[in-house]
Amino acid sequence: MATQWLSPAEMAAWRTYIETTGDLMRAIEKDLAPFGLDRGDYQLLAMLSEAPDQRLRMCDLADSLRLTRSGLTRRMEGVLKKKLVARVQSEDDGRVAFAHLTPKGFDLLKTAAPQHLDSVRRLMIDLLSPAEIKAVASAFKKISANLAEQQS
Amino acid sequence: MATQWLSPAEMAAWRTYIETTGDLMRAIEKDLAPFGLDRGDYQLLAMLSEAPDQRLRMCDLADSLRLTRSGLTRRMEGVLKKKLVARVQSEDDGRVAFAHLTPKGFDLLKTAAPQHLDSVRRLMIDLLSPAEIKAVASAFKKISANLAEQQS
DNA sequence: CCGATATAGTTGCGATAGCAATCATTGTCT
DNA sequence: AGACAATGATTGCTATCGCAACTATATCGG
Repeated sequence: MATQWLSPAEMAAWRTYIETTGDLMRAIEKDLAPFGLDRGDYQLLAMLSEAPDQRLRMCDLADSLRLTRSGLTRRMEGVLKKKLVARVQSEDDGRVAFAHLTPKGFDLLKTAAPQHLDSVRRLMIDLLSPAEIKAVASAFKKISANLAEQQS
Repeated sequence: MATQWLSPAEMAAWRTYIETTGDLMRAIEKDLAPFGLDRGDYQLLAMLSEAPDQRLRMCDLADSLRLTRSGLTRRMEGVLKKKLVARVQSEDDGRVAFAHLTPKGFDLLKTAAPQHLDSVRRLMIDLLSPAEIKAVASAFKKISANLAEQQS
């Protein structure tokens, strides 16, 4: 098997990337904990806050959060219990349920978001040069585009 | 609250990075599945294969895999059952157990590694320019160094 | 209009992994 | 030497999430 090995530079990029990502996620999650949110909850709220009418169909929300339908059903249990999100049945289509951001959820997000963005700055963005930021963005955009095309 | 917002370029880097990383990990995991391994198993075997005598103390292995001790105990159950790794009690220190790569584990790793590296190439490395690779490596090295220093 | 199919969502089950508690062993301090 | 702390590893419990199976609604072809 004539496999291409990875050069030292390539290996360094790969290893540092995967090893650091887990640590970074954990650190960011820790900063969100004081608000009673984990990363999944935050992303769910953020996604809804940007949607028209601050609501999304369950399946669209699942896709954008990279969750399966069942995964989202379970994650919703938490934010529903905390009254951050409400479940609204569609009148047009009996199968469809919407997740709708409540005022309470919106307020919490408004409180948490600046802190969260500050974490992102402090732990990542502010450490990087503009060139590095641009390179990271373009690199992952390429990776993402490739993945999207693969599975079609 | 005079929070620094993220510029569009910064936001793009952050969003693309977190959104893509999950997809990329899933894709790589899928390529590993034919060998009966998941990403955690592979990393465990890879870590052992690089260790002197192909063995490591449980706690050192846990640290390098970014697992808690209990997490590693559970993960070991799988590879122990498959006889890819053996548990060896230390004679010097009664508290210590070593995880030791078996010949069978080493063989499997030798088979899986080229495929895995090929996945990494195909899904990430080969899509990037040398400059992007260098930037990704240096960016995550900075992030990692910062995290390490924070928690001390 | 009706059967077949597709779509939306939930539920049972299993796997992973963290936290806190626990136990055993080793090291330290007096 | 003996009490106490530190270290290494495991276990009970809990939470998350994917897969497959299931229910309910909608849509399409005849």
